[in-house]
Order: sequence, then structure tokens, then C-alpha cells
Amino acid sequence: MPKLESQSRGERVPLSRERVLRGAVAVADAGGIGALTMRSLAHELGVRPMSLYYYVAGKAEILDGIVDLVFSEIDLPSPGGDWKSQMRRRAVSARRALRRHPWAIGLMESRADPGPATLRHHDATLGTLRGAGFSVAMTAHAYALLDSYIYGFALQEASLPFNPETVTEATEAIMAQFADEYPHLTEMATDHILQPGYDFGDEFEIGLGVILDALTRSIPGRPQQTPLLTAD
Amino acid sequence: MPKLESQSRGERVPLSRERVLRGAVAVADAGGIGALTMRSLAHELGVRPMSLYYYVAGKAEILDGIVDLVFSEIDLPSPGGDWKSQMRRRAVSARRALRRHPWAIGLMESRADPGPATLRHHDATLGTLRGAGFSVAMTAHAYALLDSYIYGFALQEASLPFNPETVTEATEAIMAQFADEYPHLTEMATDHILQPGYDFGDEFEIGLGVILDALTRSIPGRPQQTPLLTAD
DNA sequence: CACGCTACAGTACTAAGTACGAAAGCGCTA
DNA sequence: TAGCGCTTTCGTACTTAGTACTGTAGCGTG
Repeated sequence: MPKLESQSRGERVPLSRERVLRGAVAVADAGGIGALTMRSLAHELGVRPMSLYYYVAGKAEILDGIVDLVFSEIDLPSPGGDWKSQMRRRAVSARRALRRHPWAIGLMESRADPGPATLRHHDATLGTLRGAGFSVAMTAHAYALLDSYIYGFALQEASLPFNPETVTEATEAIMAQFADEYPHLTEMATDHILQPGYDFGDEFEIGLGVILDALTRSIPGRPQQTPLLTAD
Repeated sequence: MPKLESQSRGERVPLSRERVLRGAVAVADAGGIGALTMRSLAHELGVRPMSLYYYVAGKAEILDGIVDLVFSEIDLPSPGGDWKSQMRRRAVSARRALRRHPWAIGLMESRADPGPATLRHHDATLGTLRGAGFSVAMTAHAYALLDSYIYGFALQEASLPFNPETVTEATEAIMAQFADEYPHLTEMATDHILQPGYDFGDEFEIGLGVILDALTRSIPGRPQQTPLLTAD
């Protein structure tokens, strides 16, 4: 049980909402969201379970809080710069945050009320797109598209059993059995995914580039090729 | 408590793995994944909790099973047809399934082992893309991009508090307070999202169109504009 | 020195997953 | 018909988790 001992020695840091939430993130990172219980969190912080309730109303508030903490780790785009590189930076940063904290992805579905970091993040992103000349409607389209891609990619990455090393041997044997039933899955696995240099994570920037380039076509004032998105 | 009484009258349908899983989907659809407990499921099926364990090893197996059930509701693309319309149909169908069963989105992250419907689905999709002339690498790129978009969109749709009606009044008041702190969020809300005809769900086909068009550019044999994806 | 506020903790209740083993139903044969 | 054994269902009880309610230690202030 190599649980992280957050505090070093004698002088006990007093509890705080901050420490509770950061502790919760640490526990979830270490053992998944299932390992985050009021008891395990209390133990992590060196206190008894009921002490947590002085700082948070209940577990639900902790879940809301740590989702917002994850959002706070994402680089905010700045409205000044080139929108494309700003969006790329934001996307890469968001995906990294969600890879560090995969449990956050599933939480976002169930948690309804956004925290301040979440709101700030959305506001900065919208502001960057609007500032770049996207109409309100186009901004909505672009944002929905980008965030769908980011979250969806993170979701897939989290569910994929592909630790580049772990799986290679295990999967190969299993795949052999299904070769005739799932020929294309088998082809993809043996000819591509199980190849030496393959890393699913590399797909992220590829797809992101496709999306950003496609969005470029729809921005006003840039007479590109056929506009894929007609402002409605 | 208008719980569905699955069986009508006297003759009791015997339990089965099938009935257990379908009952689990019904409970989760009705009350969210949190409402799905071995006890609530047993009640739904008119049996005692421990009876379920004759058909499934535990709750984890139920969760795996219902995720696979959701996959089975998605239209399989057929390798014969036009890849673009096949992919569109699959995507629309998948998003519908995930909107019917929003709890499934978060589950996919934690459930590692895919069921037969899931595998069949992936195989058919890969087959359709390969059959349309995509290289193995391009197929991987396209699939990652499409599925990321689909799952991510479903995830956002599930977490959005936007029931077109419910929110309008409630949000407007709250938004007013944050107007200066989150100006762009406010603009988006008041000028777009809260407008009469707005439905976030409509964004799906827009983004899907962008992605499919962008992918078109990268298919061999179609000398389109600048290839956004270079086969690697 | 007592009052009272802040911070933390103990006890205990409820809900949920499920191990273990018993019992009920049922078809079959002797 | 009685008995056997397999299939299916269930009762009891143990464990873990969230948390309501209450208690108490520490400490600053009048």
C-alpha cells in the first residue's frame, strides 16, 4: 500500500477544501474513481472520514470539485493570438489533462454544475473564436466540433487496453481465434496497431489537424476553397 | 414509482441472462446508472437479488453486458455501399443510441473487455472503410476521428443541462450575474443557445458533415484539393 | 476563567455487493 | 407413486461505503 503521504512530518498541515480536493484527485489518479471513497480520502489526508464534511457538503461536491480542478489544468487560449494555434494548444493541453485524469471523462457526463475554472475555460475559448472572426453560430459549430473530438478521443484513449507493451503478447493469441470472425479487426490489429512504432495517442494531432484545416475553410475573409460550413 | 412491470400476469417468464441485461438497461434508462443496483434490478424483474447471480457473475458483468447491448443497437455499415453515406448512417445511429442510453458513455471508459456486438460493430466499420479504398493507416485515422467525434458529442449532449425548455428561464437569471465575468459565454447563451429554434443536437450533423468532407479529400483516386491527410 | 467558535472525530444507521448454502421446482426413472 | 438429482431461486449475513447526529478538543476573547 504505497499510498502517498501528503504531509512530510510532524507539523500537520490543517485541512482545507483545497487539500480535500487535491487529495481526491491524487486518490483517483492512483486507483481510479472507484478507489475514491470518503474513507480512503480521509486516510490519504491523515484524518478521519467525518472531518471531510467540514469542508465539503458530501461526495457529490467533491466530484464536482475535482472535475473543475482538471479543467483548471488546461491551458487557456488567449484571444490575441492566431486562433488556429490557440485552439491547437488548448486541445493538446486538454487531452493531456484528461489522460492524466482519465476518471474525469466519465464524471463530466454525470456532473451537471460547472465550476469557475470550467466557466473561465469555456469563456476564453469562445472569446478566442469570436475574436478571430467566427460568427456566433460558427463559433458554436466549431466549439462543438472541437470539444466533441477532444473528449471523445480522451474517452477512447482511456478505454483502450493498448498499453503499447502490455498487450502485444496477450492480444496476439486472442486475436488469432477471432481472425475469421473479425477479419478487419484482425488486420488492423496485426498490420497496424501491434506494429512496433504504433501509438494510438499519435492519432490525436492527426485528427486535430484535419478538423482545424476544415474549420479554416469556413472563416470569413479567407477566400479558401469550397466552404464546408455555410454560416446559417 | 412507475417502475415497469416487465411481465404482465400469472405465467412468470423465467429469468435469463438476456432478461437480466435488458432489465438492467431499462433500470438505467429510467433512473440513470446510479439507480442500477442488484436490488433495484431484482425488483424490476420480480425476483430476489441473489437470483441474478445465477445468470451473471456480478455487477461488473452486467455493466459489460449492457454496454454491448447498446452497441448492438447501432446500425452496422455495409461494406458494399458508398462509404460516406454508410459512415453517416452509422454515426447518426450511434449518436441516437447513446442519447437513448446516456449512461453507456461513461461506462465505456471503465469497461475494458468488449462484447461480441462491439467487436462486430468495429469489424463492419473497418471493413467498410477498407473496402472504400482507405489504406490501413488511413482507416485507423478516419476511424479514430469519427468515433472520437461521435462519443465526444454524445458525452457533451449528456452533460448539457440544455433541455430546450427547462433551462430557458432558470439560466437567464443566473447568466445575468455572470455577464461581466464571462462575457462570451453570456453572448453565446443569450444570442444563440437560448434563441427559440436552438437545439444543440442539430450540431451533430453539421460537425459530422465537416469531418466526412475532410476525409473525402484524403481518399486515393479522388484528385481533390490539397490532401489534408497524407498517408503515412 | 468561562464562553463560544473552529476544526476534527466517534458512533451508528442505511444502502449496496455478494459469499455461502439451503430450498424449491421439476423431470426422470424405478 | 416415490425417490433422485439437476436447475433455478432465495435467505441470511458479512463487508464496504456515505453520512446524520453528536461530542469534544483547542484556542482566542471579554
